[in-house]
Amino acid sequence: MSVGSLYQYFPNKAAILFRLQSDEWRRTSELLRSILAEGAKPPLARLRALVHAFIRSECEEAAIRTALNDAAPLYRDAPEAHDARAAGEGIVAAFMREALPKASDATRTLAGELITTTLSEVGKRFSEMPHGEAEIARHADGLADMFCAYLGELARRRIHS
Amino acid sequence: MSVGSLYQYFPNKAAILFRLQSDEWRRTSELLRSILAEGAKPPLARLRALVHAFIRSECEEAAIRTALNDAAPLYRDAPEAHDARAAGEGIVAAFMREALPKASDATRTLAGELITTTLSEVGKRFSEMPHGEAEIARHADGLADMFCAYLGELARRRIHS
DNA sequence: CTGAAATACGACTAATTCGTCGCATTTCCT
DNA sequence: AGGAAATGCGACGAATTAGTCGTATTTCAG
Repeated sequence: MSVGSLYQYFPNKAAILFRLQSDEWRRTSELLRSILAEGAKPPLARLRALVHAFIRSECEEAAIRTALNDAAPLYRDAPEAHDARAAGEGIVAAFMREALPKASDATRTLAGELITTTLSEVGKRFSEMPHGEAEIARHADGLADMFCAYLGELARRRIHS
Repeated sequence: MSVGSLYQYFPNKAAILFRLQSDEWRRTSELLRSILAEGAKPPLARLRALVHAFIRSECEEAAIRTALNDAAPLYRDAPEAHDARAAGEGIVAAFMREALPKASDATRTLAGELITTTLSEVGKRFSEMPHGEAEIARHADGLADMFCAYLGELARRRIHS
């Protein structure tokens, strides 16, 4: 792919990189949806599966992921970037209703946001520094433990109070 | 401060930015130490205080924090950057021994790493997008809840098994 | 006070990066 | 096959950014 050809389809560098990032986000959304929507398994098992899948995918494409993260300042303020996030949030919200059926909306929203941002931000860090297969699994398990403990706590808190 | 003067003390731009980042890290370490070492309060209360203080400080200096984060690629591979991290880990390790006295070393290390990276990565995100005072507090509380639930779970797991 | 050493300065150049433009190659229709 | 439209190309110029260097200012010892 040559410079000239690229600029035939995109107005500038930011647009090129944003497009790549967009594609990544879309693929990630698919992953989220496909794992969280497996109705059969209990919610926390699905969440655990999700964490593993997400972290693994971040690590597999570490190079491109890191490059895109480094380029983030270029399109941080673009409105499209904001819209793209919203899509992912919808999926998580649906999952949260299942995982915390008795919690208030506010609680669910907060928990959803925290888990989402934690996962995505910590994921970035994983793509930045290379890890072995085993270490990835350990950390993913740890993260999943943390999320599950949190959701468990929230569920209990509602019931007991 | 002029360009020429700056380059009298630093070999290049990366060194300048890394120095600024270093100073931030040092200040953050102080914060960590001062809060986690308050022996009087129970561990989880200190952790909660820490989360609030950290998130708040990230948000207060949002502009410089964001700029430094954007510059991170410049010194990501520098060995000094790696060393700087190690300092913070020591403090956390000491705290973890207190919070999870009966856990194995491996468990403590993993939990410590997870909490540290979660806090710092999620903190970055907070500095990137401006928030109101109230929202900051809500999210910090949520994060602290998550950490406490996790540590509680780990403590329980050890005892019951 | 004097002059030498140290530090501050910012216009300038070197280096890098972004994006353009004219020509080359492919596609596809008659 | 002929040729017109679409797409591919990468050397080049424009724009930006990093770093230098000669001069100006400050510091300080004698």
